[in-house]
Amino acid sequence: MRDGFERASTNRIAAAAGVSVGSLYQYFPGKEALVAAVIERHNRDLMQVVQAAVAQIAGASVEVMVRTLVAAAVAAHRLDPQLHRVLAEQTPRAGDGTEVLFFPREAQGLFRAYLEERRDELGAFDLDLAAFVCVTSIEALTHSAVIHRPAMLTDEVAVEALVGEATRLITGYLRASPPSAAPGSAP
Amino acid sequence: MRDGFERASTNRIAAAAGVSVGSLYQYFPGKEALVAAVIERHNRDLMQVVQAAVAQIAGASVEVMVRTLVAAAVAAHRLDPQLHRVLAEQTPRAGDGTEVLFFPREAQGLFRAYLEERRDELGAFDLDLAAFVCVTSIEALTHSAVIHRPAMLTDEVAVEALVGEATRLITGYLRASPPSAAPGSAP
DNA sequence: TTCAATTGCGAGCTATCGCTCATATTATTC
DNA sequence: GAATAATATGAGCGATAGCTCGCAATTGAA
Repeated sequence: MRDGFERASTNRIAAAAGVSVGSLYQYFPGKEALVAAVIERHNRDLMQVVQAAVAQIAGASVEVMVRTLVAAAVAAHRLDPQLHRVLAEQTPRAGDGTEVLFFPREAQGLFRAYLEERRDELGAFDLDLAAFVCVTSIEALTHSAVIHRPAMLTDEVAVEALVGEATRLITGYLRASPPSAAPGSAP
Repeated sequence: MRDGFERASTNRIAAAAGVSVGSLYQYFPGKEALVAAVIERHNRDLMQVVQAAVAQIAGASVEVMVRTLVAAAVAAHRLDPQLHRVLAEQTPRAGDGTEVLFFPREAQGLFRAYLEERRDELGAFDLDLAAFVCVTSIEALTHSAVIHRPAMLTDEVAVEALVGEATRLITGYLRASPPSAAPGSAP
């Protein structure tokens, strides 16, 4: 799978797993189910890292909380960068709106809950929109680092720089008041 | 192509284009070349929008400049959201480090050049890192809106809210001084 | 009008895909 | 050890992929 989706035929998967195609189809109804299992496992691994971080930030300041979450996002992406890349870039979607990586969607819920707790400390009005902005940015920065700048996550100094910048980006955004414009804008 | 990559066989492409498979292969050496042509055209369309925006921001303030670029990013993603989705999510990569969408990489260069001009107005030390953070965030917010929140780009009010938030995110980041940590951290 | 040259055509080739099923192997029960 | 159940195997099936090539249609020059 790590060699790309196109070269992952069921026969090759079976061979790589050390079993025969027949045995494979005794445990999985089809290729889609195989892929789904891989995705599910990866999503579980990612969320485990994030949830562990969330558990730590109960009473933390905004600064510490953001830094913890950014560090968690980096750690999550470092679990299996190659697999993450293939899943994010090459995995076919079902025709419907099914997502491959639920990570951002789930993380947004957790993040929104935190924002809710601290509503009055924060300038933002629309918590949904704020959660979307924060989680999307954090995910994108770490994801993009994994995909386009792998060296950034190998070198510990570079990792620290990235975490610092992302933290600065998000804390600044959360601390600042919303613009003068109309308050009602949530979807 | 807009129906997903998997269902885009050369025979179907030819039929959809109103020509025969044979004619198709007189103009393109193979399927890869076909895909490459589509990607190239899409990238050109995207960069055209971005470059038009860049041309406007020559003497603009940071606030105006960021807002212009964010609006341009949104406009670019609205050109052909469905195609953009398929290219970003489903298009197989060559084994090497080839990217499908060059948009972010190219935009980072343009953005970095602007930052260079205004170096002393800005707090950031590492311009490469700052350009990476800004462009990645802007691209992710608009991209994510296209993919996961299509309503956000249909409703003009929601678009304005998104542009406003993204602008606030980036301007805040660029204005703030870097943390106390070591200045040398560029990759 | 005739003859090349160019361009368009699509049935069909080979390769590979996801998947099945008759058979071989192993485990369990008595 | 014999009988039965459960699991593993991989040659091979139909479907479909990317692509070729002999031929038809069209164009342009003489």
